[in-house]
Amino acid sequence: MEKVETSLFDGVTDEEYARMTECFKTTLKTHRKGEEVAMPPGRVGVVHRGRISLMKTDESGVRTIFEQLGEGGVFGSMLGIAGGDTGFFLIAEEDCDVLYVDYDHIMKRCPNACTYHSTIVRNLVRLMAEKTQALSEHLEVLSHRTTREKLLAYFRLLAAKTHSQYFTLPFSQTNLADYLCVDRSAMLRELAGMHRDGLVEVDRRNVKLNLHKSQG
Amino acid sequence: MEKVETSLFDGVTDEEYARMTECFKTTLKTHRKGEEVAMPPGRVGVVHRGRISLMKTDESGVRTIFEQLGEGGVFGSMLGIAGGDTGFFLIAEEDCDVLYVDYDHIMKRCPNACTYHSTIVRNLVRLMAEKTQALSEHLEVLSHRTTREKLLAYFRLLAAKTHSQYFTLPFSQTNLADYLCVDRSAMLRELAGMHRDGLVEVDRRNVKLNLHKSQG
DNA sequence: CTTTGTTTGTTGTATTTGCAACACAGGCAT
DNA sequence: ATGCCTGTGTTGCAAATACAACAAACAAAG
Repeated sequence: MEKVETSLFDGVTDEEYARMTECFKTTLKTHRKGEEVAMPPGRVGVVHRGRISLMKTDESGVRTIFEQLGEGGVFGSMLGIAGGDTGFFLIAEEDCDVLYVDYDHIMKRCPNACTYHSTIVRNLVRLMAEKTQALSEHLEVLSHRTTREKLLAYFRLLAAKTHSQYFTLPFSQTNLADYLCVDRSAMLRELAGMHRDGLVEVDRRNVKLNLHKSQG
Repeated sequence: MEKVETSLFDGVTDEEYARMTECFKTTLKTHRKGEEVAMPPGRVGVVHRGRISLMKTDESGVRTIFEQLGEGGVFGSMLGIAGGDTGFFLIAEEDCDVLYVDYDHIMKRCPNACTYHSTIVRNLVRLMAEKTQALSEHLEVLSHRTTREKLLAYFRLLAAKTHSQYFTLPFSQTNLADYLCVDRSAMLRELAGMHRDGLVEVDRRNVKLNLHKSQG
């Protein structure tokens, strides 16, 4: 199999990668847009191409988007996202490829003390750190009490990441409401109010944030 | 220095640990209850004894508790919790000892390919996974729209962890409100309502959750 | 014991929110 | 074109919430 360019394998030579796939039982799976992505117990998934949403639907049908996994995004029950009975699931936002690796194969001491093995583990720490960052950012957004503050916090985050007051939302407005954990109509009402106050201009997924007015 | 019993050093022999401290520049610091715990850039902190709260105060003085770090809890800017200008800080909830280790020393390839080195990195993956879990749980709680649902979600979590409908809150009610990101008085009002409905009984930090009524 | 500061508990009110219901535009396949 | 589905917008209203202000219980320190 050809070497997969994922940050999990940064610093691993092609030759090492070839030997690794034998020992690691890696699997590469393709998922169509809209399909549910499997979360096999005991395995670590790495997004190789596309985008995946980690979400949950509660008893009363309320949907929440917890995390968007871009390329390099990792998931798996062993990595802290409870899999199975907790109602979490993954949906492919676009066509995507996912690489699955056995968690134990990564974490157990390698009998032949291969150097690339520890490289993988170090890369995993880095990917986990990125995940932590994403979750912290989400928490920071949700920590605000009003819809307006949540919107501004999230918009400021996107503006900072793109170094611009113009940016594009990574999902639809409907999904944005699910990410902010607010009612969609309430969010739209608030967006209208923010537009009246000259804070933002929103057209579909395109946002212009007036930084000076929103005290950035 | 005597070996510190932290999960970061699980599987490391005393002898290895001795050699390690030389190469790793580990530092053990003690903090008094209520003190701010330093978050030095480029270092990883591990809670060895006590409890630490990771929190934030925004412009308007609203405090939010993001995470409670118990023994084994890790933090550091390299691990995804933005340090510095983002307003995050750590407060010792009790007297505590914190072990600091250079991130680079953990993550860089060891010149003398020591086996214990990779053990540390693997342990770090595990600790990061626990962090991810804690953050996900917090997100799950905050994802609920009403104060009552947030309280129930959090209480069910604690009940599940202690395998009992009786449990003790890890912080004061005031701090609980900051963790749930709701107004304290609104929370108390809701708690009174839940008590009227026979869902819970709360006395100081002691909670009894009536699982059957709260549809668990 | 007294003081000081924190935690717990209560209430009124203006504002915000969730909910439900509806209308309309755009994409997409038939 | 036609129907179907999803995303976008809007509004009324009952309910929940933030905010502010206050009182009492409790803990820690002098």
